[in-house]
Amino acid sequence: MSQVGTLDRPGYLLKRAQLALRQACDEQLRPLGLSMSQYAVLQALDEQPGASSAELARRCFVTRQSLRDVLSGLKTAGLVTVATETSGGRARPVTLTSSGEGHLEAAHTVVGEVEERMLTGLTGTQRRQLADLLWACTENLGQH
Amino acid sequence: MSQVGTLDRPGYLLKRAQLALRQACDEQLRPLGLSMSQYAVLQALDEQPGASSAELARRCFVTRQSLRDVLSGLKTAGLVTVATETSGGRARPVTLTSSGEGHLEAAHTVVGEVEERMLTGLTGTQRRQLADLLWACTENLGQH
DNA sequence: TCCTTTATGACAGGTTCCTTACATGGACAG
DNA sequence: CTGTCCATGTAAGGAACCTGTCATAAAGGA
Repeated sequence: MSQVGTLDRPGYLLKRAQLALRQACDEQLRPLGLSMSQYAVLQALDEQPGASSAELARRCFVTRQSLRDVLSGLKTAGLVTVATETSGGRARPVTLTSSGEGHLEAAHTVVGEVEERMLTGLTGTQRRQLADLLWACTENLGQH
Repeated sequence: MSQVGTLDRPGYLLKRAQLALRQACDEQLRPLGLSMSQYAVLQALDEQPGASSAELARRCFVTRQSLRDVLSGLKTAGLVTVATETSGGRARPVTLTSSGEGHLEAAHTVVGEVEERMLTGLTGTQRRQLADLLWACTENLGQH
């Protein structure tokens, strides 16, 4: 009866949900002058202060080259600073400015609200199931 | 005990799973000379032959401008053709070429394999749960 | 008829992400 | 010490997405 064809496919549903979440977050972050990509970098940087560009790229699951683009915007916005000294190897530590910390905190709030809105009406069990299932899917697709 | 912080957040898990799926599909589609975006357009076009550019954009959940970029590649690859006559309004119908149909069929196969790999080990009930939960999340985020 | 709305197409510009490629600093085997 | 390997930084170019803007064609109301 419920033969909808393409619309049932898990890949389609996954893409739709992620797209909706991304757009909702971007919309709420716009007044703060932040994008989702920038928010992800700030968050990674908050969890690992002084991380190198390459380290941040790994945390954000993008290439070093992609991260450079985002970092460029964050630098000109004054939210992060990149050390000029290398202190050992080639890696140059990146740190949050106080403005960056403020923006991150504000972004945490609005993103948390969007996530809560996404989960509206779901029980604790269902939320746990969703997390477990998504985790299993990611694991199944493996690194390579 | 299982305090992992950021890694538990539903948005993070959703992003991770979708990224893994996208990358896996792109990897398998590369030998066919197709990207996921192009595959999505071909699929939408197969379900609604002769659709306009704007109609395809709606089906693929992107803007008309974004779709133009993808359509441009598909045209030069000879997988679709765009009518030069408008037949009424401004909309110009797009149609799959036989080469486009062949590429789409091959793409269906490899994408189906990747989706099945993603769901490995999940029971029918779990797959249904995943679909229902993703659908609920998308609904909760609404159009705006 | 005229004007407004709506839908479509086109173009400019910018962001985020990728692949490919190259240069350099550190570590390690020979 | 030298050569190889690995991690990092840098750069160019393209793909796919966005917003903003404008022009035009169809439809509908005043």
